[in-house]
Amino acid sequence: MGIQEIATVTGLSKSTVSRALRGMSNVADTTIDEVQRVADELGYVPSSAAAGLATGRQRAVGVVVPVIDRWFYVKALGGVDAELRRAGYDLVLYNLGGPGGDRDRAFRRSMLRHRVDALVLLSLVLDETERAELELSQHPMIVIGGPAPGLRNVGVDDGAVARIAVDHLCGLGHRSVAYVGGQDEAGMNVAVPHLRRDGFVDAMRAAGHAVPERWLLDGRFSFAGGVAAGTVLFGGRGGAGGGGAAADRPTAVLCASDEMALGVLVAARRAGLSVPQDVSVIGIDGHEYGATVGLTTVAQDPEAQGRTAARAVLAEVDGAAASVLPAAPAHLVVRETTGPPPPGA
Amino acid sequence: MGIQEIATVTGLSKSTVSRALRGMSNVADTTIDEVQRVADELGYVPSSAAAGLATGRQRAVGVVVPVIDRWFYVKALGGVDAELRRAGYDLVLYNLGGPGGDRDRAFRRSMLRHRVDALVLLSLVLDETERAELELSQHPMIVIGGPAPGLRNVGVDDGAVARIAVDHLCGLGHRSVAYVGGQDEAGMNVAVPHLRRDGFVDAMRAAGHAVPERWLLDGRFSFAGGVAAGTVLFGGRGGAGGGGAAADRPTAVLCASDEMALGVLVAARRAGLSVPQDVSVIGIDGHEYGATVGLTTVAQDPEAQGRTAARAVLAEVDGAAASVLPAAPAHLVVRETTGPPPPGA
DNA sequence: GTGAAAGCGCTAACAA
DNA sequence: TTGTTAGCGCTTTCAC
Repeated sequence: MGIQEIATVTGLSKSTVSRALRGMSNVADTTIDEVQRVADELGYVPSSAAAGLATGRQRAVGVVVPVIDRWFYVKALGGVDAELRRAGYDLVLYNLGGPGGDRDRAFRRSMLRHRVDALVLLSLVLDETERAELELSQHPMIVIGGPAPGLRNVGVDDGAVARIAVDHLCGLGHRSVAYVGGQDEAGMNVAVPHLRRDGFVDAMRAAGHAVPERWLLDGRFSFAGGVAAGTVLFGGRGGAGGGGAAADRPTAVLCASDEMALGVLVAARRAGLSVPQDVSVIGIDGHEYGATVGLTTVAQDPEAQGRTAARAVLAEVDGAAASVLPAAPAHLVVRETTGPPPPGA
Repeated sequence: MGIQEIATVTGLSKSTVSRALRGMSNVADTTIDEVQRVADELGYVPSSAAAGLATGRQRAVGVVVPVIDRWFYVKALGGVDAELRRAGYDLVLYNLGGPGGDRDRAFRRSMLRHRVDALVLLSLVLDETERAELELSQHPMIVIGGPAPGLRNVGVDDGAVARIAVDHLCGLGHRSVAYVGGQDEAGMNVAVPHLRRDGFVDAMRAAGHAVPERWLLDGRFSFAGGVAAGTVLFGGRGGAGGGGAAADRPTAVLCASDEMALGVLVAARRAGLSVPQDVSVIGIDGHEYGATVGLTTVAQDPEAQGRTAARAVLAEVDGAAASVLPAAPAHLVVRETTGPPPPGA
């Protein structure tokens, strides 16, 4: 069931069949039809391995993720996939499997095996060796998420994103705001948490508000981490007055991800606090869950970023020069978890 | 930078180099070392396309998902991936892209192109043509999730799962329980919702409790859908007494997924109801979010199911016979959202 | 323990 | 418009 069978059945040569199958211009229409018909009858299925060997193009791109089960990665992956599908490319997924994963083997054993024509790295921090190996592989490459030294990237301006959130909060009158961020141990680009944190601190300072060290919390970029951070901030299950002395409580909390913000919301409720009457909460991302619980957020569109990235590497595969991409858009979505600070504060 | 270069540099033949690289037994240890050294120096990277062509094995398996951004699929995908990585296989992802996706093209154009040695289908319903084409492709195949006619599958016993939940509720004294399920328009196997629903209705009937039609709600297997269903059940934002006449309210709600249960919880809170004092809520899945908000659930382990499925097809690729797999385990996790019905009910 | 040669299924000059 | 001839980079008999 190769191209040869079709050739013998139709009495044509392999080359003509090959051309016909790909609908190339210089083949008689009648021939194309005939070949198609026979191919269908025989249930012919082309072999991408053979085609790849012959052309040097695999018509596949690799997507490397630190872990899969994170909102951002899933969404971005979806975007990359959509664009690849449009272009008729396959997507091979390289999951580093978190800190426990055997990155090294993954790198050499798979990604570099010429199985793909290009690589999309999801918010990855590479070490020297990895960078060198990838560099050497000559693949078009791009990263989605935080900036990576020496690589093209698509993503939001994380500092600006934090600033947007701070401006919204300060515009409402807040002066005491806490920040829940922290490093995602699962392998998120280390740059992103820092950029957002710095953006927050700088914007607060610019607004004339100091941020005490104890209000910079670690939420590990997860829902559970958000609950934990919120509990530290507000105290545990409290009575009517809410946990902790109100005086030592921020009037607002900026979370570096919506998942953490959702967690902080739960902690606030458990502590008996009303949102936004007692405390305002704002996240970053644009997670669907946030929409239904009324979470104010600075939304970005990871799916669009994925599409952009895919389009960029695909263009590069086709010989286009690697141009620098503009920052991805992010915008404030005001919902119900932010409001003016309580009168007394 | 092929195998040939190494051959000329070492003065060996291509065949010996090939054997050495794969650590085959009948090669001198010194030769293996030498070849390895030179290969490293040259930065040699094998071509899986060429190896695949020669052997007929691609060392890759395809995973077909209806959509990616669903908890179950992401988790299962992670499990499949982990196992493949262990075995040194690559994973190529075929995303059908929901109802809008061009399934047909995806099928012929990609999955059948001999790029993979086996296929793992995530909770997919195939039509006749698709089944026939896949059948014809001779690939080992398995589905994760609901049963699919004529295909091996791994997954929980959905009827039993519903029964476990009902037993828990009835054991607590509930007699009026509602069900939130419905079809996931995004392409979940149609069988699963039905099996769970039937399991629920049957178990309730067996316990001697009728289930009024209006308490069988559609939550579309999503968080937002859960909120909507819960709102129908409990009414909108209510005063102290909660929405709707207490008499016309179920004392418990079984949700066919944790995501929907989370939504129902939000709706209950909005309606001013206390959980589990006014109403009990139980989900199905074992979603992480549920753990941190204290959701009682019947937990399954999609990641383990993914691993099992991967192991099964890999074995089949290696010539093992396709044995039937036992149902995946699921167990009740009692947390804080279920309790006895309110005294008056 | 190693080498020579054939070929996996396709594409790509170059001719005709 | 079609056919011929070489490979793409590897694996694999079969000899030695």
